[in-house]
Amino acid sequence: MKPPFEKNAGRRASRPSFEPLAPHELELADFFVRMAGILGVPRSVAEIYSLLYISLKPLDFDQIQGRLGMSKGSVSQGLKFLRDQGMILSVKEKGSRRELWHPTPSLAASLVSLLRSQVLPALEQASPALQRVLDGVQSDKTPPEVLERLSRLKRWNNRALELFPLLLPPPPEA
Amino acid sequence: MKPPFEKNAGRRASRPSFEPLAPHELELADFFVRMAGILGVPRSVAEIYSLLYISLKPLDFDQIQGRLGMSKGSVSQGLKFLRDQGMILSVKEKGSRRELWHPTPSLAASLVSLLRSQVLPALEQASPALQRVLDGVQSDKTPPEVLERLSRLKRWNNRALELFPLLLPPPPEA
DNA sequence: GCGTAAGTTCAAATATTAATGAAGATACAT
DNA sequence: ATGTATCTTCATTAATATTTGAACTTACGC
Repeated sequence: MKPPFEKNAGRRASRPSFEPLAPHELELADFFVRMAGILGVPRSVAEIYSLLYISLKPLDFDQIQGRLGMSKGSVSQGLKFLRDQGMILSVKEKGSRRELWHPTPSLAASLVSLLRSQVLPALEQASPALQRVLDGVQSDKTPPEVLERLSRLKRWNNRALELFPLLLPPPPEA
Repeated sequence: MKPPFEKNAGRRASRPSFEPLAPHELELADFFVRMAGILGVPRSVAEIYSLLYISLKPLDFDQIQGRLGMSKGSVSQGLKFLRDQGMILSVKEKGSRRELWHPTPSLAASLVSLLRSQVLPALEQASPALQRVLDGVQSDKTPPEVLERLSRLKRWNNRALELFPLLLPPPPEA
């Protein structure tokens, strides 16, 4: 097994008639792709975010597709993901249906939202499961050391569940 | 795209002549597999760790392979990973070459080591890269808002790099 | 209202990652 | 010293995840 999280560095070519990414834009894309990799977010999503992040003004669907040389489907799904995570916002020019995308002001808040969506469900599901594990070991046959291991795990999980909303407050709902 | 981090819940069958996993053992395995998934660690590795974690006494290679119904290669690589991360230790019974594996006492320390190995390299590589990005944008053409975004990113990265060793001290070397 | 710009969906194709197993290395008990 | 138990390696196969693109939907500008 390789150490996890290494992804290859395959690159797309921008479509003709769109400016290919400049070196510093590629570099930023690499950065975001790497970071996204740690969180299990696909490269296409990271590339889109990166492009919006470094762009002088909001970009529309076609510009994103064109400059990244990416399929329509990927752009659509990538934008959906970023939108759902609250990481990007759109504006419209009047007289056009086109949406123009740009990053939300706070990257920090975006990351928090991502983390929430990833780890909170895991923590929540774990709590009763760990209780069932504890119920499952016969305490007469199980050495105290193992019992201790397991209940420590449960305590941690509970603590994490308590702490989580404090550290990463849920976004205010509409 | 599915929300990241969902892995399927496929299960192995234990090899004949080895006790299959009991329900509470399966439950703990699910927990560890889930958590490992968040960090991009493969399920086979999580299963091995989980089995050692709940076992009454240290297990040898064959017991691990047998109870999990896993290939030799996977057991070998999984143990290597866990060993390298400092998450498991071995003892030997005298008169046998066999190693008996058990989890290291501190799961916390183990997780810290895992995190280190995952995010520290990314942070380190990012630092000069982000500087190059900043050098790459022509500050005359780039709106102040974008410049601000980019330098904030760099500041964060630097801060994270400073903080990291404080939060997660490196293991004392031999 | 209607034509079409603008975007979405999803089944199929590709790319990536993990698991397997047979052949090879190692070192210890004898 | 040697035979073999014990483990490792790695090319192959299997499983998953991501991307593509063509068919479909939607809703706006006219």
